[in-house]
Amino acid sequence: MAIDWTKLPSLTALRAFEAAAQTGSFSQAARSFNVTHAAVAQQVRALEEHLGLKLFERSARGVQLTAEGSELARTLVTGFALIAQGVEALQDKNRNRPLRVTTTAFFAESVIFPRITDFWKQHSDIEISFTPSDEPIDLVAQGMDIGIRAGRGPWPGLRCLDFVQSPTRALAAPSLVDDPGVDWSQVPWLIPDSSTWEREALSQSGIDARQIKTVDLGNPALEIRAGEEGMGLVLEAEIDVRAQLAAGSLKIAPIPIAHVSRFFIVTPPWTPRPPVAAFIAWLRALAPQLSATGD
Amino acid sequence: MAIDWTKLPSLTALRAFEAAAQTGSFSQAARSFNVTHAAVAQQVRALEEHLGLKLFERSARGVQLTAEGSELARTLVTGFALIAQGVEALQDKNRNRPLRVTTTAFFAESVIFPRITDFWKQHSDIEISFTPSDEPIDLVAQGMDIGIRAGRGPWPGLRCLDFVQSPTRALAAPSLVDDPGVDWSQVPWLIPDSSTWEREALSQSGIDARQIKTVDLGNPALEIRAGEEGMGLVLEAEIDVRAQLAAGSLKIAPIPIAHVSRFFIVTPPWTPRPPVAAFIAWLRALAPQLSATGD
DNA sequence: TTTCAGTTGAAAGGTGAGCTATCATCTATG
DNA sequence: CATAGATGATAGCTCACCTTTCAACTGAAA
Repeated sequence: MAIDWTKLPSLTALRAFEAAAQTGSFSQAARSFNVTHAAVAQQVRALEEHLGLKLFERSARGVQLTAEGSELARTLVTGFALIAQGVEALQDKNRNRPLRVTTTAFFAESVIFPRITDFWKQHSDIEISFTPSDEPIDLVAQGMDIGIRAGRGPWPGLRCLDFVQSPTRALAAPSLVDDPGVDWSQVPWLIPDSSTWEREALSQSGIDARQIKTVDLGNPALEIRAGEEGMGLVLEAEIDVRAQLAAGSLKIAPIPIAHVSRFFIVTPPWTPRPPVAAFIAWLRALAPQLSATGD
Repeated sequence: MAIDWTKLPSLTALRAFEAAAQTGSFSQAARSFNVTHAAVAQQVRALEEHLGLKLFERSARGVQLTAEGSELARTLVTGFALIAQGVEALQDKNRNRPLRVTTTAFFAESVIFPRITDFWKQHSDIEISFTPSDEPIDLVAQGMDIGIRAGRGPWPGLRCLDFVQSPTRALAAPSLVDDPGVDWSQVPWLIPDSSTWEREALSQSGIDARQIKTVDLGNPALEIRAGEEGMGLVLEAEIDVRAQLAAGSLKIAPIPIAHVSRFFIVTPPWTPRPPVAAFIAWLRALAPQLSATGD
């Protein structure tokens, strides 16, 4: 029951006709599409030829529908109006939708939340919802506007901007770090079994991943808690544990890590709507400030 | 309250999306427009970018609408269906409409009607309505499919085909023609005051239009009747008065006329629908036969 | 009456939206 | 495990659609 478009005239022609019918003038119709009168006249002529019917009476003062013309116009007007209305409704809904941002929980807590009031000073009307996620969720499928991701970009099908960099650190509880007798090679690393970047960072730093003990706690929040309790070594971007460093609950262990965590602002492939663009601009303006205190 | 098309996505993209939504497959949608799957995929992607929304979940087995996608699809389906339906209704009406032919009354009587049964032998399903008209009426405005016109073509805005030619004759009642004592310069010409081609034909034949008497009877049928009654000279294409010549009610007067009446098949500028084309073909096949007996 | 502003028509030429062609990838299915 | 049929990506072509330009017509204003 699908429509057989091969036998129907071009939609451009139908739209031109509809506009001309409603305005009663080719010139005025042309203005509503930002084209010339000649373009509309050609489309209407083509439509008349396709149908084998005269749709307008022409005169020097404008055009007037024939009987057949007004019959056609009546259905086209409602059809196009329906379409336009449907699209506009979706656009409005989309425009007024709150900004949806996804980051790791730590990044949100230690970087975004302390500064978010500054953003709202500039854009009090923009509603933002944060979705913490450690997994690299599919932004587009989840209807997210912005993701902040650590790792190596770019990701396929997503637009990807450099955000900030932060040195990766090996961290542990002060009780361990302040103990000069610790044999670090015996301290377990609290890193996931499956994740790759942690092991790469270690091997880049001259640590053989096969020779170390690891404990997989399943999520970064637990890893940090466990690290604070002295269970082992935590591998994190400094920027993510700044709160713990400040509080003294974690200290940088004397194990140099030759790796830098790069954070990216990731967006869907299309041009961001204005609130999204505003938030991205604000984030990027933040970057130098973050990096300055970061090293 | 006209629609602002500048903010709406391209209709091509909307149509592609609608078809994909209904079929659940880019490839199948593509087939319904005779395009490739890539064309549809591009249009849908462009639409998604325009709206900043994901409309389909893609998989290797086809596509599935997202929530937003199905919302959009619902209004598009009805909108496009309305449009298609409106156009198709008009096309059907137009297709089944009887053939409308306009000729002079004489031409219809002496040329068409005697042979029309032959046409219906070939096309029994084509209904024809004849509108006799001596005035060069506007074919298109009157919704005519075919006109047969004498005079000089082409006419602006109309398609024009040569049909037949017939010598123009000066004719009078036998009582006059057979009377050797008639002074033809004193016999009035039964021609309209306003028409131009009759006077041109006369002056082409060496007859000064200002030196003759004329009587304007208002229409050709009356002119011929009056001619048969001996009221004066009639100027007609031979093909138009063949019936009178055969019956002996009019005879060719001994006044040579250096003019040939040319008949044209005139149609609206667009491609004729099948019944129209059939009738034109039949008419043109008739032409040699008419010319053969004509001179 | 003349001018002017605004309409439509016609035709030549330019250009970008939309298409094809092609290759790669993925997944059900036999 | 190979095949059929789906989607994605992209380079490049082409024609549908547009602009440009000129001419004719009309009604209102000067």
